[in-house]
Amino acid sequence: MSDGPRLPGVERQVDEDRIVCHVDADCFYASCERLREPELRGEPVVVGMGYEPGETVGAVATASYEAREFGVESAQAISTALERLPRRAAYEAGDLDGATDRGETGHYRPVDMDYYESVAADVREILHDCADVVREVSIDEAYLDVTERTAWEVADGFARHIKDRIRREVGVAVSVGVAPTMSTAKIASDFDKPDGLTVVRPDEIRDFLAPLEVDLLHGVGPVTARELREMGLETAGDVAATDPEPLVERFGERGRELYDRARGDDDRRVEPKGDPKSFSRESAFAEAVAEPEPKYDQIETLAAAVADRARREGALYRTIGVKAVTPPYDVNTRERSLPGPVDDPELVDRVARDLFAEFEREPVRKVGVRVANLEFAAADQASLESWEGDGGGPDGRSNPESADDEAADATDDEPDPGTLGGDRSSGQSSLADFS
DNA sequence: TCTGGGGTCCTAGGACCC
DNA sequence: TCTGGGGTCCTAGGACCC
Repeated sequence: MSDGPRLPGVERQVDEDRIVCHVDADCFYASCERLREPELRGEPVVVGMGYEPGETVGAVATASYEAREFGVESAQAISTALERLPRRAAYEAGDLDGATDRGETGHYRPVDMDYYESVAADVREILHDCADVVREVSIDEAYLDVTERTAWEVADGFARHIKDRIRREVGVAVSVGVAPTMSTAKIASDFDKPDGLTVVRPDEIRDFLAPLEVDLLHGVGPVTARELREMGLETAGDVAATDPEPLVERFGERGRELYDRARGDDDRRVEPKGDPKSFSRESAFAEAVAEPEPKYDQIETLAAAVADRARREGALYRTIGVKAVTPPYDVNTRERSLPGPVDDPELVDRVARDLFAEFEREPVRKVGVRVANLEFAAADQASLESWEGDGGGPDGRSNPESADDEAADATDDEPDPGTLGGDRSSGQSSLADFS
């Protein structure tokens, strides 16, 4: 594809072809539990929250493939999951006596993020070793630009190498998809799960995508899938072959994107993830609460947690928001922007309470607190210092220009001298805390 | 499937400015 | 005065992802 004569100075489209690798750990939390508890191998494992004594709400975070055979699914209510995998889970939680037949049942483990983070860090190290650019999407998923590390003829072996290293050095299984674009690589890694390896070469994209159901496209959820089907579009091939205009009319910019992705067109480059845009904490009540006190108590706890998180991350915030979920499941959000960025836990609490007042007498199932409009100027300085200490920094900023621009903007905008905006010093003080 | 928690991006209307 | 257009910010909600 890349041969043939070329005019000097003329960039051709094919020169832009990248080799993108999407690496996705299989039921990651369950794999981690098996790592430290090998007896769980081959057994149905459910990792979740809300099954601990005294708790009644919760959901499945990850189910092993063995557990999925019983009908347990990710995001399922923990109660439903336990109906399907009841006995051993109940037994291990102490709800049943020893007479329970342990033979055909599953294991429940509560989420232990700290441990999963440590395993993920080991995986990340290998990924960064295998690629020039890595974008970490979540704890168990990343895109790699491996254009300079391999070639299409040997992409298979390269992907195999990544899988083997992770398996050997960390001990968890991953699925890998290789394709010329991020969106197709993502679908490819999903194609052959678990422990999968799928390579889609540039000339195979359209044929690979065509038979896939629309909801396999990234960004198509239940709502969009239903609407697409109403439009007579069942597969990616249908979308690729249709007139894009009605899609754009119905879905706006997303419609255009959908059309492009269904055709394998996606010119996004793999880039490291930037700073976070928001921090939030939320928590559900066992049942809807009408009295004000328990809700304000939760707000206070969540506000403190969010403010603490922001401070630990070296972030200033300019927007504070709350969430109130009322029956049956109406999500209400309220937010307020301040004149300038702050690091002020007391203010988060005050503003959150104030925003929540309108729901204080309403039945509420879930409350949340959020800060957004983040600025990381102080954090950048702090991490500069921490880099001196430990040699290899976390990832380095690959985009110093835009980061600098933002920092410049932040300082150019004279913060309001009033109570809200004049708090930059506390951001500075956290710099001292970091070093 | 009657629904946990932490995120991202997009849209649409209104305010406000020039 | 009843009328234009463009741009940006703010807020609320919605869809989606892991």
